[in-house]
Amino acid sequence: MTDKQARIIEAAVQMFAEKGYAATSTSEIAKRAGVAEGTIFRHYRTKKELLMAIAAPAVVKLLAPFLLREFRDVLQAEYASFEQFLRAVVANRISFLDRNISLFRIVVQELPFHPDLQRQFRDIVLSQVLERIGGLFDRFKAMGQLPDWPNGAIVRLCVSAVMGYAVARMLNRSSPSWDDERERETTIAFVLKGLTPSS
Amino acid sequence: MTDKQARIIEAAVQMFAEKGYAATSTSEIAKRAGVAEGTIFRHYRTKKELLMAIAAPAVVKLLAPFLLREFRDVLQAEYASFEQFLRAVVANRISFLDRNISLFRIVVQELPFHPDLQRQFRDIVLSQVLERIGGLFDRFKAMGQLPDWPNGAIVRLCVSAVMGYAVARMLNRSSPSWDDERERETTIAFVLKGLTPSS
Amino acid sequence: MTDKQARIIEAAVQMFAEKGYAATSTSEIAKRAGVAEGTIFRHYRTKKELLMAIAAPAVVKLLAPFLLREFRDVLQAEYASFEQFLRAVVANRISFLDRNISLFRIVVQELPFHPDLQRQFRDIVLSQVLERIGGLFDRFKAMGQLPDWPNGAIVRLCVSAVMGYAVARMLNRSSPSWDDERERETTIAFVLKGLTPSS
Amino acid sequence: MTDKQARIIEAAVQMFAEKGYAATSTSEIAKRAGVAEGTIFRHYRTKKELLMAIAAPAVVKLLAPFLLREFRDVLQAEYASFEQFLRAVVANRISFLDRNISLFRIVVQELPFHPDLQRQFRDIVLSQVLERIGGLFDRFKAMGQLPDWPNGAIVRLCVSAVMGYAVARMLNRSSPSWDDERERETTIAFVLKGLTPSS
DNA sequence: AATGAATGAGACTTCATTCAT
DNA sequence: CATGAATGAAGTCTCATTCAT
Repeated sequence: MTDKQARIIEAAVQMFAEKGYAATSTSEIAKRAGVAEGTIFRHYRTKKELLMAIAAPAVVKLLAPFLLREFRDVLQAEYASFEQFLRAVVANRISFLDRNISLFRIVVQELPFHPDLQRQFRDIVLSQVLERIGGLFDRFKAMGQLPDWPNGAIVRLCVSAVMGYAVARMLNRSSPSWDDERERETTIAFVLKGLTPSS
Repeated sequence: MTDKQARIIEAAVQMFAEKGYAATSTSEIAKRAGVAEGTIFRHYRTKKELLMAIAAPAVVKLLAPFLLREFRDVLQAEYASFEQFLRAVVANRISFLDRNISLFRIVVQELPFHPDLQRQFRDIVLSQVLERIGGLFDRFKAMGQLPDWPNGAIVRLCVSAVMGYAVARMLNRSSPSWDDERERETTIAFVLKGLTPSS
Repeated sequence: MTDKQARIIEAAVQMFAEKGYAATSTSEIAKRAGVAEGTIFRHYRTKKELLMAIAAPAVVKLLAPFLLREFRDVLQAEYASFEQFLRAVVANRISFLDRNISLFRIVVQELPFHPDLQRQFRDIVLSQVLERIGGLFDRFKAMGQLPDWPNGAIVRLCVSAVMGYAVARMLNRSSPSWDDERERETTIAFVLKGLTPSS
Repeated sequence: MTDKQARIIEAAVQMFAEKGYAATSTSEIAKRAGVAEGTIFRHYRTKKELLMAIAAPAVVKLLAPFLLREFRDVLQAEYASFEQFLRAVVANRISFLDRNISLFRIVVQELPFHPDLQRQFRDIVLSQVLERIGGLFDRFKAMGQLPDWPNGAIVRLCVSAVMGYAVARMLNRSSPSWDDERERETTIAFVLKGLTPSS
């Protein structure tokens, strides 16, 4: 990937996150990237292709830790308790979001409008994640650390709590009243208690 | 509001929800509404004004039950337990979303891009909601039905769980494997357990 | 002429003078006149017709004193000297302009773009004026008060000097350095001296 | 300046002069220039900017001879008499108008509607012209070739006479009864006589 | 590989005019 | 007579994309 190409991607990521894909013009991207308009189309045949060059890998990166080959074998053994697992994953994903908030925004904003992105997200990725995480959760269930709910539901409840935390964090970033440490602990405590099997 | 005006709003709501505000052209809206394009601009001076005529009231409607004057006085007394309250609110908002999913999508999609909408959402509405709900939650805390967490955090945890349920429901609407009754009960059980004060 | 009609004309005169005919919209006129848009078209079938209802009489009014039936017979006798005549006409036309500057601006602005106005101005009016004024000037020439130049040229020289004075006056209306009395006297002195027959 | 850009300017000059700025559409200009409409807006962001790209330099060109650095020093010495000076300037400006009548028309037509043009005309240019010409006229006054009138008034009287001649010339261009040589001489004779100091 | 002038389809918007009320 | 909602043609301007250099 040439230097200009990198600058184009970087500029596009910023602008798409800022104004949305549809409201961003290729000429703005070119200007911010410091390249000629034509140069964009030398590397990406269409504006959509540029979006996909950003969004498709972003989907993968967002779910990266769950896709590692070692996830099933190695990590599974590593985490003795669900709490350990949850803390590890939350820490890892939050730190990722801090560094890649633009990618996250782009994926979330554009997912509803691009069936191909949805397909990727759903079929390819989500199935892998659920399958792998399913094994892990089954083990935690057997250990009496998770209730006997469908794995999909448990994942959803975890994800929504963490996403809620992430969004609130983003919105309150500059507010002095946001005690990040406490909010994160509250969220984790909530999830753990909510997922405690009833005796 | 004339007949044509209603048709314009209806068409715009559908298209904005479907393709997003920026990707929807006024000529498409006119065509779907069965009016001349000029007619749109007789009623709404700009496309943005048309969006606001839809989104601003939608923000209010989405939060309507929390804004009722009676909310504080009447409902507060009515709900003996937090569970009753949670069930009532969830049922009410989910049924609202079923009937107004387009409005919901528009607000969620456009909120990040329109500071005026954000302001409305934040300052005017959010403050009212939090203030009122705060009083209610304080009472539940005194009754030992909620943990001693900040009201903002409790609201966030409830909202994220319910929104996660709503989104999953929307995505899986046509899937036969989605057992709505069970998912909703699971979600409520999760929230209730997660918010049980530690003895 | 109904009340509304008068208000329409008045509003149109103001706006045409202010922004120009082409740049003024009928809806603006309607708004300023305090009538509905449709009302304008009940009285004037087209926007152009509204312009003509203003401009055509304005052309006549601008040249009014030269069109009076009495001009040839009565006035001719009245003015013993060219200076008397010049002073009378200048005073009369300047006071008219003060009261009807908008009409004047409209005629001047639109004359180049409307052949029908030009035709009116040229054929109908200009010929009458020149013919009548020609007789007067011939008499002054015979009296040795005007040089033996073509009447058209003399009229042109008088008109351009007076118009130059009128325009400068308009532009400097608010300037304190504009000594109107002196400027007018200078202009008249200039014309009179310029038109003194060479011994 | 690319070839297309030149064609755009040329077409715009013709059409603005012919129909007026407000009544000329950018699509007409594009058609006459033989370019796509979008091309106009690549070079001039708005229609107004296109007008200014024409009118602003035109204002300068119209007053060019009075702005030359050499005007004060060189020409002042060169012209022994006011008559020489007047004849030179008239010949120069008339020949300029013959070649640039469209520019002249545009400036005159649009000046009343564009405060920025007026400002340029007034502040920047007029002050320079008056200042320079003032020095020249003071010298002619000292030589007893001009009356003791304010320089502004003298300039106005000269300009209005010449402009009146130019306009009449333009209107009668095709008329066989227009004897240009005689009209010009009459005009100059009128100005010279009108500006003769009273003994 | 890179440029940026050129394109033309289509975006939003304005406007003179009509017509049912 | 008066209204003002409705129209659709036309206006200005934007944009993704192409192509000669």
